[in-house]
Amino acid sequence: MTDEVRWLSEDEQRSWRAFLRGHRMLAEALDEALLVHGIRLSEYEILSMLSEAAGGRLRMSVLADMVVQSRSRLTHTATRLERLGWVERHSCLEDRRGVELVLTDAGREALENLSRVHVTSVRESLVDQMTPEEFAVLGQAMAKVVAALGGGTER
Amino acid sequence: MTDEVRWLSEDEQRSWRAFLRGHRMLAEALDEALLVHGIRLSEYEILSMLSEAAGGRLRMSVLADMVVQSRSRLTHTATRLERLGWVERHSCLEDRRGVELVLTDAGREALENLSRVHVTSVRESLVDQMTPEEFAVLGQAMAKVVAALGGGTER
DNA sequence: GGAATGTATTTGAACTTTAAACAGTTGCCG
DNA sequence: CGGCAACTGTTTAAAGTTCAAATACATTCC
Repeated sequence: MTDEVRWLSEDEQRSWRAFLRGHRMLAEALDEALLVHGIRLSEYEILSMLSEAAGGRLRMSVLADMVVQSRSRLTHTATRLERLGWVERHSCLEDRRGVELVLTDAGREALENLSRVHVTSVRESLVDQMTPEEFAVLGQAMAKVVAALGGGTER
Repeated sequence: MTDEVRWLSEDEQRSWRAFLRGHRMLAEALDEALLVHGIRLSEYEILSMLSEAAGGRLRMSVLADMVVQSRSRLTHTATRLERLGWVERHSCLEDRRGVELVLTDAGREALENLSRVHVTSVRESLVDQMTPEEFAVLGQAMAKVVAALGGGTER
């Protein structure tokens, strides 16, 4: 009753480790690039999602799902961004339980600069380190992971 | 002086997002699987590296580099693992600044079970979601990232 | 209509991570 | 030797994250 485990082959192990290690280093690099400008990747993502949403606004829970953060975490982070003046909370009129987070003009302006910094580091650290084909495969493979782990709006 | 940014193409953007999102979800899934057993991935990695090292022991700074964690973080985490009785600190005789972290018998035993749990979830959530070819490309691509970001012992 | 149940967000305490400062050690160079 | 720069690991305090409970509104079903 104790066995049945399918261990990883040598190659699989090597790939898995590279993935883990690579992601950690990448996350570090991306955070560092943004941190100079007073923000970190997880916060940047929030602003970025808001900027692409209609009206620059999204409901807390929808946003939480998009960036794969717990609702509680988003609450705290939103408070921080609010203090920076980049975001505002508006309670929904339709569903009065809900709260919408809205990107302010200042937030949009900040984002414009941040996105330059961010894209540049994503390129340098990730995209430009591999062939376009490799990057495409990587994206396609990870999309499968997303789908498998409940890519929808579940949590 | 403000332009010069090479934005991501539609496809690149899609891949990048899948990567981010996929990794987050994966990390969540892996943590969850281990958390049932009272530990998280970042701690598991430490035990795992120790178990593979000669004598089940490694110096703090070497280990910190291997798992891509700050020294400070490792210090705290090691204290936690020490309290669980899975690890012990021994100061090096050669270099008296140094400290070696040693896997205890209890730690090795715990690891045996944990590794089953872990491998199973890595397979389910990642490896088995894609073709072997895709996984190989992913590993190879991420290895390049590691190399680019200073795969050595730098930090 | 109102009790029971469900959903959305917040709160606050416990815990983890980060950043900066510290204390001991080593090693080199004059 | 003497001192200074560089290194290792720990400490501390602040910042961020998690977890569980609280709050507030919505919905359902008698």
